[in-house]
Amino acid sequence: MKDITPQQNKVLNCIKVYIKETGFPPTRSDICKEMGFKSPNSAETHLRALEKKGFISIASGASRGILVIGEEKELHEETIKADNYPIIGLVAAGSPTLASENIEKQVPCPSNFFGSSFDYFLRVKGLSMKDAGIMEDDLIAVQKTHDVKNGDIVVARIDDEVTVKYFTKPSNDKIVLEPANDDFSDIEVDLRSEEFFLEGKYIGLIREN
Amino acid sequence: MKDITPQQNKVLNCIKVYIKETGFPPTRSDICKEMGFKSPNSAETHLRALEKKGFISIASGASRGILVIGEEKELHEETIKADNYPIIGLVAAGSPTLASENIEKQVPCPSNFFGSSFDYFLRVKGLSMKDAGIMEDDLIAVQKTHDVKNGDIVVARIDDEVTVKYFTKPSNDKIVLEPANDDFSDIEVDLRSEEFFLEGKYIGLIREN
DNA sequence: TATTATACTGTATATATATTCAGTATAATA
DNA sequence: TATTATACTGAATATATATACAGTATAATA
Repeated sequence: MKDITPQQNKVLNCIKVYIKETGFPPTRSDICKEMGFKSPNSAETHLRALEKKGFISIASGASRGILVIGEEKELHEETIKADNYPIIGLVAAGSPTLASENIEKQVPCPSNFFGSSFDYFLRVKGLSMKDAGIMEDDLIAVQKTHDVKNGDIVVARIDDEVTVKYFTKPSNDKIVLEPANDDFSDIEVDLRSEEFFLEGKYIGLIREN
Repeated sequence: MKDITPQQNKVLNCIKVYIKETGFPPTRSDICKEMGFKSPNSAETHLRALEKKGFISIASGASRGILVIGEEKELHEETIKADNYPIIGLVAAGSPTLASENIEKQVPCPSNFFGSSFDYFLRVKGLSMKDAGIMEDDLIAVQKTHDVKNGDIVVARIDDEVTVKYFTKPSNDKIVLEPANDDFSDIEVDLRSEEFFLEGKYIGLIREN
């Protein structure tokens, strides 16, 4: 790719802007309007120069047949698809997990960042999962699901309290939530008498500092 | 946005494909070729229907003046700028950290993901920083810098061995690297006699499962 | 010094393209 | 039942557009 002249760069930029604004490439005439040229041939010669230098390709005969080459890929940067995921902060007792009052902020993150898909980040309170490497203020990626296996780390709600623990279901009407910290004790839930809601499954973790 | 008919959907899709492949929208005639129509008016009526239903807008008079509305932005999805960061896996003795032999793979990640900028991910070996919540196989984001303070977690190289530890510099010619695990001992480096290289500073952490 | 690249104006034209008009036919809706 | 939407063919046309040709001028290169 040879050197571009300042004027050619202006034309190239004007093409990019035109495409961004309208969704399709400009005609020679459009370029003249944007650049202030009075002859369509001014645009034509610039286009041919840009084609020769490899910045664009021109589809012969086609109107607006300008294709900008290597668009956007400066160095190693690229654009990727990302979703905005909410960070659930302090989970107030009684309020639904994803209610807007609980959303600390939204962060963009590639949706396949942790292999499995996930639905939100939960900011961890306390050190009950310390030995699993989950520390206070960590963000854990949570997938909303009820499909959990023994040994999975889950986000569960018991009596309006949200907690992160290892999951085991030793019998049909009993669930045990085990912490990863000797200072805490197991939580045993009797499904016949206690309210239990499985918010989701731990998928991955981010620590910001 | 009203319901789209199967045939209109085909036409819309054919427009999207055409744009993706050529970089500019199709003419009525192009659509006919793609769809097998024998009259340009077949394309025209479909375009007008799609416009009426809000799927596209048509620039009057302009050739190829088709703009696909709401392209790609399903729900809350957006495209963001991201860099590809290398994951440094097994760091072979004697080889420079960022040599290609050590790069496990490249992963896209927003460059401001951890607040501070960083340069690569290092896959953690061993459990010497367990109590700091850094577990085996975690990815730590590392910023290449020599500007570290006492108490920072750093990536250092001593005699061709790479290690992650708490950093303290009690005197001018002495550095102490402290693990976060009682099973490991402090590493004391005498700068007068031992080789010490500071690879960088711990910025953040990602755990993939 | 001749040549080539850059940077334009101005005119001309073949053709690429949007767009209208005239039909045919089917299915859904009022 | 009349109307509207869908789904086409076929022909006609104004104009949008690419593109060639004829010039002018300056700066860089061989």
